[in-house]
Amino acid sequence: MLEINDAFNSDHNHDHCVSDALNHAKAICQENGQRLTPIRELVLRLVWGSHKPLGAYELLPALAESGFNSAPPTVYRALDFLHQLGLIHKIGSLNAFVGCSNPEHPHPSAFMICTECKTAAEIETSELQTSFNRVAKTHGFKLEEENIELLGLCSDCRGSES
Amino acid sequence: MLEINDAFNSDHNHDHCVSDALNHAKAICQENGQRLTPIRELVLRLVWGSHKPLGAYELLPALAESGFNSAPPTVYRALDFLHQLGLIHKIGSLNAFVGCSNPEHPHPSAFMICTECKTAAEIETSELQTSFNRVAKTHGFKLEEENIELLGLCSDCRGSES
DNA sequence: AATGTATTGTTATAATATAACAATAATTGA
DNA sequence: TCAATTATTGTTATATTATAACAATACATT
Repeated sequence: MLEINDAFNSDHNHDHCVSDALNHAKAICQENGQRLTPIRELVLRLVWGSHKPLGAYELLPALAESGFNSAPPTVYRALDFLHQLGLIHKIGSLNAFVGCSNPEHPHPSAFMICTECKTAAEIETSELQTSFNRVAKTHGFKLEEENIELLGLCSDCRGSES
Repeated sequence: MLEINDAFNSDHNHDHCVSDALNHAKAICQENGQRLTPIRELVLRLVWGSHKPLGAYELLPALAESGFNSAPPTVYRALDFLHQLGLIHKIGSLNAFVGCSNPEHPHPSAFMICTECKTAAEIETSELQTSFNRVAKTHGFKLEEENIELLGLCSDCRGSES
């Protein structure tokens, strides 16, 4: 079975994505006795500004607009914090971060990333997990983390292919 | 069905890996009318020095030892060249490169990477491909490239876990 | 309020990667 | 062969991504 968030559907109500993400974040911080400080919340909002993975240095000007004249370490700390709580994911091949669409329980993530419009859609696939687990088990490998990135063209961008 | 190279088996004859890789490289360059220049060959040898992914800047001192006093662009060019011919893979989450164990035909790659001993073992899994292709097809996604990285502990390093 | 802890500020620098142009080597065609 | 072309490498500078180290501030607990 396979689920996908609606990142590739440009008609989706994105405000809903953001408010969902914030509610999750607050709940998860509460559970873990962590503080969602103003900077952390803002970074989360900014990362959730779209479904396009955002680099740390793209966040700095946006933070500045909101009055936070932060330097790189501050951004990286906020990103690390959110990452550790499973609220965002890092896309290794892009050095960029994107919101996690279902952070209620920690989970391995997989993404389809459109090289044209840059949108990253998270796929939740227990089917893939089964395969990965079997592969790992076969080789006595203790699986701890996964970076699964499928790159290509989303259906919208295929349509406008030259 | 599943194949794996013997990167995790420390008893394997590694000279054989290297000579195989070089033979493949020569054949593939020939086929494509490309030149395996001294620097490119040396970079390939160095990347194949082990099954541990190597960063571009780790190659520079090794190149220097062989008399090539190269700067970063030269290394990156050689790496790009080898990558485009499918002779090496880039591990996105590590910013590092590792030899491709079966470059005869271009193929998506997947790796199990031991976070302890740093060894990366390539897995060739048509089973996973089937899953990825199905996922992509379901969403009208045109799959062009994959970064599949499974991180954890190999069986050797599990043994010596604290 | 006094203390300890967590968070953010600040400066400097490390690590990774590429742009732009010059120099050289290889290849091709007359 | 030799000039013209193309491919490769050299070289310098700089862009991009990320972290170390320590100071200052805010928060939490007593």
